[in-house]
Amino acid sequence: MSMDAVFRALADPVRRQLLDRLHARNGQTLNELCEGYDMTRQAVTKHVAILEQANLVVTQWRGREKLHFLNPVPIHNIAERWISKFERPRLDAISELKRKLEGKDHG
Amino acid sequence: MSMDAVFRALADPVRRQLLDRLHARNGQTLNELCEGYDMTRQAVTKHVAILEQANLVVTQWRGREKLHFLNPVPIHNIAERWISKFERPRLDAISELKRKLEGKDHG
DNA sequence: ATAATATGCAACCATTTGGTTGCCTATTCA
DNA sequence: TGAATAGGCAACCAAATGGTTGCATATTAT
Repeated sequence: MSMDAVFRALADPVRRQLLDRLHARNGQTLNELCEGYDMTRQAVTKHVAILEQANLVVTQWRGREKLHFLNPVPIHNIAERWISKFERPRLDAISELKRKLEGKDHG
Repeated sequence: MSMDAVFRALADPVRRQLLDRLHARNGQTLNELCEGYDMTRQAVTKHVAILEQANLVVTQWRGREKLHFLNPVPIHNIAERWISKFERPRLDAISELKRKLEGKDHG
């Protein structure tokens, strides 16, 4: 479960939107996921593959259809293991800048 | 404040580590940020520029030195506006899969 | 004044990325 | 059985990315 694969997967707006759409309605087929994009099915397949590699999407075959399911666990992981660290900053950037400027002015 | 710029900035491990290092010690110079990388200063400059464009890093000149400060606000924003949506999933992916499989098995 | 330091800027390069087209396979429908 | 549907796979392509080298500029130290 590489955090790097997850961040890279989330870097593209199309892929984030695919996750949005699965969040809105889980278990969609590839063709359903293709709807509304000005892009070939093959291009969407590539995006989905990157999401699968990051374990953000899990698939299940039903006959000739491939169903796609959102897996929110990797998102939860990066939120917990990386993003949360910056949620309570040790020092606010603006006040830090002020401190530095004051140090320059008055020091 | 484009969410896309932030996600793209976070996609690279070097840039995430730069944020880590600023989180550990704020206000470092470019040369300090270069330490420990097998990469030219100019390459690090490019990474920093991408972080600046995403407003994740704010800079301040002190003489010939450029000081870098972490700005956690964009991280907070994507956490709040995008990531949090997936933190309480409507349906757990595994149970969803089970439901689908049961539907298939039991008719 | 001169040298060293800290950084910027531009051109260039290889690899990755995001897309395409073309064709093949498997399942379902008539 | 044959056609339509859902999808996979590979080759190819342009643009973006992540890096380099070379040189210029401004500040600081001797």
